[in-house]
Amino acid sequence: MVLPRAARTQRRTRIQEEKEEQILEAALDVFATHGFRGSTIDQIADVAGMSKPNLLYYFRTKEAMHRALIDRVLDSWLDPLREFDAEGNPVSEICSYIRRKLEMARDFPRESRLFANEILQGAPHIEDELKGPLKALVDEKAEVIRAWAKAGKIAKCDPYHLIFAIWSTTQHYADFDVQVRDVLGEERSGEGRFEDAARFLEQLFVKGLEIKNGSD
Amino acid sequence: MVLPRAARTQRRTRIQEEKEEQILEAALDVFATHGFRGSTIDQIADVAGMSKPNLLYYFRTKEAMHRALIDRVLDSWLDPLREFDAEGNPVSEICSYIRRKLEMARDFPRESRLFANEILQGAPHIEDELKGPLKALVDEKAEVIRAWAKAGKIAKCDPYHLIFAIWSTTQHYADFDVQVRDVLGEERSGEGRFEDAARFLEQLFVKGLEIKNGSD
DNA sequence: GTAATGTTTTACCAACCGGTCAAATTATCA
DNA sequence: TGATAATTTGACCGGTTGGTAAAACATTAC
Repeated sequence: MVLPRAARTQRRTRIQEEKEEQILEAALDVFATHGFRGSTIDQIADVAGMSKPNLLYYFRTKEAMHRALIDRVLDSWLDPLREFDAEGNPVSEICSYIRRKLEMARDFPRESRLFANEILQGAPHIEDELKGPLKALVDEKAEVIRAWAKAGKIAKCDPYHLIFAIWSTTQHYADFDVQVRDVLGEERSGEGRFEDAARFLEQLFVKGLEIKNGSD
Repeated sequence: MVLPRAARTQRRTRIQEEKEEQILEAALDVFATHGFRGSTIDQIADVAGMSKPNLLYYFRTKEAMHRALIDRVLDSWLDPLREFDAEGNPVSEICSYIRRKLEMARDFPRESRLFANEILQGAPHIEDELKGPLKALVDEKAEVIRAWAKAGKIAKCDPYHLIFAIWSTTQHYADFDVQVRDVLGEERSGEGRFEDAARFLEQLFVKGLEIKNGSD
């Protein structure tokens, strides 16, 4: 029988898992660089080293490939925020959140750019995820931060904008990598820039959220 | 004689200025939303309210349109950084830089997204500008910040990463607008979010760069 | 007014796009 | 081994893409 992959309910063969893996890897490359509309199936097939019809045997449409990729990546992308622990020490929780986000920017820049492209272009394929699971998770963690502030453990601040600030400053090093390297110049474009960024951002956020003597 | 616009050296007619304006306005809309490769001439022509060949009479290629747009926008985009004044008070200079960048994110989100798209996709059309004028300007302002730190006016910090942090946190509200709105929820998605962001970011950066008693 | 120039449109093209089909090839397993 | 199912490919299709040619139309200069 000839059934396209998507129509089957169970994963069957070893070869299927391998090829799907191979395709999603290539798709990540292409979608992250050109966005959904700017990417072509031919291009992905080329990167994956297989023919276009073969690729379409495993994913029936370009949309299906993109969706599979989003589903797989979104979950792991939110892990650092999930680890944010209400019981921990506020300063070290925030520091390690920043560090984890920076590590992801360094080690998984394509995943970051995939989302950046998607959101930049109006999030046409993931708005449900943003309004649902993402918002829920942020709401939960924002409450944690608000409690910390109320308990006098950190300065009073808008927890949502704090989270936005951590997201933007860390993901910047993945999404705007070219610009960062160009501005730093060749001599400072080694991996050391992530160390420097970590040092700076920890200083900024720790001091920025500190309780000053006699205030707050 | 029939010469495409680009071949002429002088701007001639009133109609030319109007139409080029009209086209670039439409192109900004489309390129900012879909990136270069994801945009089509037909789409731009549609938004501009003219036929495709007519549009190609003023700009001979899609690339020419994009380039004209970049050239026009890049300059004004860097204005806030140029205003950064070495003679001014460090804290208020940084605050007003943040405020200006936030105002641009609010008032010119398409311009921000145009660059974000371009850089995300590897800056294939503007890398010269990044390595040249942009780097030069940042180098100059980084030196100003370094001098402030050395003079004990602000905390010691890496000036380049400080600038990156200001860029990313402010532009976030333009580039990731959909996400920001979705996470904040409907009731907080009014224009007030820019006020809240300004308050939070000023607090973060001012406190984060403060000189602590007895240190630095 | 009319001739020259500037502008717009219609019709078109070759290349590319997402996707289909049927046949060929390969893997699986009794 | 052979039958059956899974995988891969080349040829192809209708629609879209960036861009062109030439003629129709409008504007300006004299």
